[in-house]
Amino acid sequence: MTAPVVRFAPSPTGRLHVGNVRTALVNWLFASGQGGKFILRIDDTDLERSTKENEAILKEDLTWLGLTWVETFNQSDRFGIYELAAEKLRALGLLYPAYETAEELDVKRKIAQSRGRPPVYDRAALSLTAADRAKLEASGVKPHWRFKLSGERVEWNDLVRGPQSIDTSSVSDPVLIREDGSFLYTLPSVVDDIEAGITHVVRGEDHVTNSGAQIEIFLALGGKAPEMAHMPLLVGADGSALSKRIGSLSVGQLRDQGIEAMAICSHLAKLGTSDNIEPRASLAELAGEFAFSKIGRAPARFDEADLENLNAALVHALPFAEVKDRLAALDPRADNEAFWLAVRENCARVSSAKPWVEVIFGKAVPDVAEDDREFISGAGAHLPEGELTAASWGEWTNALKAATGRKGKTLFKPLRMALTGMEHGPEMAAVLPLIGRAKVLERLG
RNA sequence: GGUCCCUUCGUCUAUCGGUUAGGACGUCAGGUUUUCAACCUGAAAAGAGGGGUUCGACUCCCCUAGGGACUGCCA
Repeated sequence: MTAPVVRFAPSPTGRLHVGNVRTALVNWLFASGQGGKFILRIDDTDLERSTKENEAILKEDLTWLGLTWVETFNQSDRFGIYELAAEKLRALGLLYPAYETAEELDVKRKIAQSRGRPPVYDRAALSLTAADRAKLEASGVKPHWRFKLSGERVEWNDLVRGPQSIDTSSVSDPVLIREDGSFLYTLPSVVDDIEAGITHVVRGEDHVTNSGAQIEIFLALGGKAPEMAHMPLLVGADGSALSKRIGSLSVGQLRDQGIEAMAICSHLAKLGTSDNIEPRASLAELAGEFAFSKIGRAPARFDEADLENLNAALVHALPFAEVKDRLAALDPRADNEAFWLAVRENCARVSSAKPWVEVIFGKAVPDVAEDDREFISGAGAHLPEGELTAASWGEWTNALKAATGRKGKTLFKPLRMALTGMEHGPEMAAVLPLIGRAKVLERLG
């Protein structure tokens, strides 16, 4: 197989949410695993709703996730090229003007539905004569332009869903150009796919029906339809639809909550596939494991709680080098490998390390129960000589055990409380050297 | 309403007519750890319902129910 060329084509009309991310991720993993190319196409043909701010955030989010692209462009820069394609379709007799208003079309649809008929455009505009059109246009009515579907059954072999067919007679001729002359996404998408040499269109199954018309447009423009893969959509934890526009979780929100990029990618790459949902350290690993054949056909539930768990598991194993900068930003004293290794397994997210900085390096408030006062104040005398090491805790507690007869909880708990002011926390064996001899003695009073 | 897709433990799934229906996450229990976390071991936990076909059905067919997508001058 030649190296695939894929694209992720978001509209900058809002923030990237988990559904989008999954589509982007799958494209990226597929391309990466096959040594292919991942193109970022900004589908901003809808000038009303698209903004540069959203575009910038979108790129930031993708970059943060590691889903980098080798090429990017905006559809809004290419209207002239789409116009050429439209001309070609007109010349072929496949693009015709229609003059109904949105309201009229709406009424037509409702009537069709109430009669139990599919709400397919009746092609009334096709029977207009040149004189009719001239008259309409003279009275100031501007046409929108529809692509004339063949009415045949369009077939393709979907990489996820298997053999598919769309009966184009059951679908309305798609509007390609609005009344105001602007393009809907359909034609630009096909034009760009042809020009960029897209080999695989990988997207959500909400586009399945569109594929029928798009394949016909590919063919009409002299292109070859790419391979297609339509993935089932994600649904919420309760099984309800995770709308592509509302309510769904944005990357920004997850990021602010301390979810790691690789937690998001691991979870979304495995959810709904036959692979176990487990954290992976890199996109490369995920790419190596990716296969369309592993993707199921039923909608998968996206549960944020599962993501949190996966994130915690990932954080517990994060090497220091990967969190160094973030720890430093949390607190300069946290920029310390031994510290991270000591506390990471108590952290569900990297930022959870912060409170331990004060506990270990700062002014922890010793909390000593009345009954333990004497024991604690005498404990310092048994502290091993010299610099404290990982072995010191064991030596120290053994010495205390021998000297005081205390053992188990009554031995360890007061010490932990005195040294950290906390009942729970990381291994004392690792914490003790971090606190350091001077502070240990100080805290013991 | 129409078209298309889907339905196995709570969740993601394996099973390509014959299995004690397997794994992972989660849950619970035990172990370990001074404690929590982490870690180790173990347990509970599933074929939506109803009809067929077959010696035999989770697996094939039909119906019902439930879920999803589309049915836009959104993408």
